[in-house]
Amino acid sequence: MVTLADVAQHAGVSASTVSYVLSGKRSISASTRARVERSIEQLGYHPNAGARALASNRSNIIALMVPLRTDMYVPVMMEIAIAVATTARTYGYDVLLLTGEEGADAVRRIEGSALADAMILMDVELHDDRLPPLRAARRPGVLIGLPAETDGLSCVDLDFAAAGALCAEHLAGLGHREIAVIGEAPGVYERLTGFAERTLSGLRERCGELGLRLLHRPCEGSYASVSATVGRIFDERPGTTAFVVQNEAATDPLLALLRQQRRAVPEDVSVVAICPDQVAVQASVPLTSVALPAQEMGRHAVEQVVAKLAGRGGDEVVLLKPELTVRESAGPRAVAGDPLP
Amino acid sequence: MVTLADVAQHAGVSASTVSYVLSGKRSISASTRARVERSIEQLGYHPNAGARALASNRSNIIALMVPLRTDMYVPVMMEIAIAVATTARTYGYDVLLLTGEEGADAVRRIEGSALADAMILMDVELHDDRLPPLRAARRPGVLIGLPAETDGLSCVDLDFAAAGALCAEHLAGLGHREIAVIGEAPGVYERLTGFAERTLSGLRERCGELGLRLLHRPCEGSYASVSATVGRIFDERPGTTAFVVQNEAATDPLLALLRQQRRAVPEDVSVVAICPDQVAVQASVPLTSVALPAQEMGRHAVEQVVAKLAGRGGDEVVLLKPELTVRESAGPRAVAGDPLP
DNA sequence: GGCCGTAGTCGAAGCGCTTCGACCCTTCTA
DNA sequence: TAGAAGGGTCGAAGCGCTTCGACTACGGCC
Repeated sequence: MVTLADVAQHAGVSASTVSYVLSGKRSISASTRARVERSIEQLGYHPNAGARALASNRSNIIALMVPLRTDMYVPVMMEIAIAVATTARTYGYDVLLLTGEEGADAVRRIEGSALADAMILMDVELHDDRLPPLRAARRPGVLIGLPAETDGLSCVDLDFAAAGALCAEHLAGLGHREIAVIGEAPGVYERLTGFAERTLSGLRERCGELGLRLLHRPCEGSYASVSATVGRIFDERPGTTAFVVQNEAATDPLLALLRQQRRAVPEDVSVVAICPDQVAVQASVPLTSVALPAQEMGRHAVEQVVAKLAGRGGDEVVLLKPELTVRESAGPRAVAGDPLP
Repeated sequence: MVTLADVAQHAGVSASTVSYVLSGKRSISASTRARVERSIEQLGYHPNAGARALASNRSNIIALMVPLRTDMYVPVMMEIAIAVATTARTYGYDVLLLTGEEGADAVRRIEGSALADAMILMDVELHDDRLPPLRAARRPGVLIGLPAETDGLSCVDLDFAAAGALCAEHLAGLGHREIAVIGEAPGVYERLTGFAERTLSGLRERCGELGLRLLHRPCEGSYASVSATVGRIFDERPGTTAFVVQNEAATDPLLALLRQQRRAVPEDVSVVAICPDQVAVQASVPLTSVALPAQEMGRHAVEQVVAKLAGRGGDEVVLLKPELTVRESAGPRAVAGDPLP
């Protein structure tokens, strides 16, 4: 393995000079710099990560904790993870993948061992037990999601309340008066992740303002359970003309069901989803949807981490503004006497 | 930060003794061990990762390279990644997440910087440009997937040829004589990942032996493209009574289409999928399927890596035996005069 | 012309750990 | 009962890097 000392000898300078060429922390003459860089190139030198971490007290690693379960919004998680890894690389950081399994212990372990310089936590619950050790840590932490108490922490998330409001507005604008929400699986609500509730409250509030009737039903992603849920909704509110879906897995079954029931989308029933764009585009009827900006969230999280590590900027809660893309699944409310298209 | 020396002082022993308690590389009296362990506990000591890596030349990190693209079998990738991370932890390793973006350079970087002790590569192509630097590296590497040349490398993958054969056998056993394969997107075949071709050759061979007619069509995952593909298949081979689907994204659109065309599954048409169990279970008709054993693959890969790092075992190609689970989407071929159930 | 400030370089002291050789003491064996 | 054989512990030498202080040389200033 080629070391700093080898490079120094090859270039005819001292080890510290090579180090300063690498870090740029002291000025180096152009000629020396060129010579050193040529030696690095020729010898194929890569700094030893362990030695560097030991000496500088910086590992250049960011830990990313992803949820263990693979039953929910997996593509979003994956997309965030990849965005985090990619963005981190552009700032010279690598990413350590932790699973939720270890929970708070993982936070303590990383902090204690100095394995990573900072942590990014996904799938944050309202009262997450990883937060106390994270607050106590001397390393910066950024959450993707929004806990009950955010002081001392940085957070990035979609503004789900605004997303809910946006759905309500769009449907109201199309003339709909009765809306049903097909929500996440009951387990999601029980785990108190918060985002589902925030969407709902945004929806409720704006529906109130606009005079819409709103019905909410949690729902598993399976075909059977979507079928049961939709059945109950139409029983209870036969006047329902629009659905808001916040459950990736439920979109396809819902469209299939409506088709089967001879309810045309969007002519008879409108559907608006809150889901990744990819899901919306691939659906059997391209979905008018509010995007889950996975990449943007990952990128933001890394940028906050990097800023904190550079001593810039403090704690910050960033709620990304939702954007609704009009596709084909939502249209004007059908009223009695409407001419067929 | 509490160090080894702090623990040593607290326990009244030398630093090396603490180190030996931790590593178990020399025998330590029960009383000393107990005293040291109590000190570690009380002080909340965690070994510094950088120092340990520097001194021992082992980082206890395994690098995992996942594909950058998020357009294909994402849940499988995620499941593998999580299985790798979880299994690695049980052996005391952490996982570094690399994206495919850096390609061969990432392999060289990890090797040069000693950031990780070993590498696991996913989404391996037949002639992958990461393989030469991996072969040249002094650290063990394990592939998830099967390249054209495997010498000097360990590989784990599903035996896709056997999976194909298994599908053919199952359908033949149910009396089907004409089978159509809905394959991966054309891009997958062009990228030469190999697994799609292996499935096909397994299918072809067994179909030949069993006297079945086989038709293969690549297909994008979108509803429109599945619709077009199925249309062409029935035009060309009206006698087709069974589908083999190797394309996660295509299963739901296919079932929806068949329903729309009034072809009942499994009464009129049988469907067998090669996909993760989760997809099979959640489909509108639970799919008889050959599972993609994501977890098992991840686990195996880590175990091979760990064995190699321990000096045990050499290069090995492990092809996991496929298993077919009977669910509801495949049944006996309908023949003229069949009584209705 | 002496003095200061600055750019450019070097040497040496660690960072916190592992590991080798050395040492002491007890126990077993001939 | 002497010597060998281990078990248990310690001290010290690194691992490859960063960083601090010190040193040289040079130009500008009064």
